[in-house]
Amino acid sequence: MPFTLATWNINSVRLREGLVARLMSEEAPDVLCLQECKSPVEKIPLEQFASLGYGHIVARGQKGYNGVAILSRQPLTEVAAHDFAALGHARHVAARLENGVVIHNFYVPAGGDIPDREKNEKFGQKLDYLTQMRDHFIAEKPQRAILVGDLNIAPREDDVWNHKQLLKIVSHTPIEVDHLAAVQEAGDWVDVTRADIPEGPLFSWWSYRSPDWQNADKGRRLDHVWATSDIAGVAHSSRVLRDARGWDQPSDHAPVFATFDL
DNA sequence: ATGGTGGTGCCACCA
Repeated sequence: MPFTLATWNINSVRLREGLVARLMSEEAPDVLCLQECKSPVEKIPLEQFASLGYGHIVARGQKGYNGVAILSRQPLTEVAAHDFAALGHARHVAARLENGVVIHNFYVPAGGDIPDREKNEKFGQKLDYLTQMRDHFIAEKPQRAILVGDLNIAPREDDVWNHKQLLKIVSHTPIEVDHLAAVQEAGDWVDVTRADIPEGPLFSWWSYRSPDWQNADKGRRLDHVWATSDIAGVAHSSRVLRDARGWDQPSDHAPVFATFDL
């Protein structure tokens, strides 16, 4: 049975409950992974989502910051929720579908403004978070697994609007790209979005500070869909729902989709 | 420069 998955940094699930409902109604992914819910789990509007067919959830939350949730039309079993780098943040949760596929939902730390761990503690925490992700996937080799989320790194030249101009900007620095590549290698993860759409600019985030974001198009691809190599071959129909960035009171991220014939 | 949250009433912190 094919299933479609979407990942979306929602930037407050309570403020944007209506946008989540719209995505559920209009696009109807089987599984919807959210990041930056900015809400304790008990305050997520679950009844509204259940009424739209998303009766299953696993989540980690905290007041005001971070927060990740997996909403599903089919049953889920929570299998993990790691606090990499011991930040005390709700940045990861993982669940298993009935077909055995495990879905990891991540919100990787943004890392602050200065790409130097001596001058900016947050940048060090981001690198440490990625290192511990790598070590985890070395210790526990994932199989039949999908990893999605806001990884806060745009790894490729065509994942940003201007490669040269962003080389010293957090999210596109070589050291972050190297750390992300190490995570990918450790888990034998395939970048499903880029396997599907190999060439050309592809963005999932446009700053709120960018006026005329649509025409200026100064975006970055921060949101990712990966799969282990044993199932990556059955993925297809990847896309970014750019329209959602233009909805009323939008998130600064657009949802990213993929379908798996499993 | 824009926007969300939370604790107080505009400001700090985060992205």
